[in-house]
Amino acid sequence: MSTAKNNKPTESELEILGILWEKGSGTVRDVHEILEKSKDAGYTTTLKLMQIMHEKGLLKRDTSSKTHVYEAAISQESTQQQLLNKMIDTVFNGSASQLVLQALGNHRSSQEELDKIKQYLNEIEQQQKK
Amino acid sequence: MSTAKNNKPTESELEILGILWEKGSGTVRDVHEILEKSKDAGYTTTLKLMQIMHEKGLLKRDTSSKTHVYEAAISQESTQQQLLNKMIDTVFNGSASQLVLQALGNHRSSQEELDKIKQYLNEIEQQQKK
DNA sequence: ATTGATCTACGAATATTTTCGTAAACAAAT
DNA sequence: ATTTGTTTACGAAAATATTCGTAGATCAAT
Repeated sequence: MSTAKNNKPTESELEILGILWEKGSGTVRDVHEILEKSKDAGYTTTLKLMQIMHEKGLLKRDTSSKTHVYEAAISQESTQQQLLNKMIDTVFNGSASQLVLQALGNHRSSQEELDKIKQYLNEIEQQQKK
Repeated sequence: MSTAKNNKPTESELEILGILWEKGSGTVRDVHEILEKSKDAGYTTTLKLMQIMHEKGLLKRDTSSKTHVYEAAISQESTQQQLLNKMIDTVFNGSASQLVLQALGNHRSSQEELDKIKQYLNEIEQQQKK
């Protein structure tokens, strides 16, 4: 396994990953500018973090021009799943649906999204009937 | 607010909280024995952790007998909600339903649980129609 | 009342994560 | 060619979290 997703991201690293997943790719400055809105850290802090993440294999980067361009090296979905699993395990007594109920409870979702969820539930039920 | 839930639990602290939420209450040894199954740390480590958590206001304890009995001082639900919110924010592009879909996807749920979720979805829809 | 087992308290060592200062490279504008 | 601004690289400080050794208290059994 050379595609080292070996290391699990820290709190700060997750924030950066989140930004890059959304943007697709970006420079340190791009990321830092977004990060600044919700956090309060210097530019070199963000830089260092992203360098470390690159070493760990969490980010890819293009160094062909002076200003490097980064992008996530691990998939958003697999990371989400890992985090969810741990969370369900430690905090939701192992019950995924307990988590689902809690998540639906406090967040307002659009009708469209609700429909998507319903449809998905139906699919799951169909599968389980077999 | 004197009931200081000021400090947010660390990773290790969450594991302990999870155990105590499930058990209701327990001694250091109780908790340690469960923890040992999935982790690998000495008894005094668990002890120290729980003492710190008590200082932080994360745990209550009964010291009336030699062997102290601990229980969680913060509610499972509010903690779940906090963690969910952060997770949705940083890793799920702010979309709760994206999280829900992902959670439903990889975890097998019982028919009963699925019904509960469906029912809940209907309730939400009713509310939003107004 | 001595031994042995178990507990708490405490302090400090380790490990990990986060932060930032400083220097050197580079490019654009004066 | 010097200044100005922006970048990376590097190292190390600072902050946090985790781990554990050791000492003293307590209790039960010998």
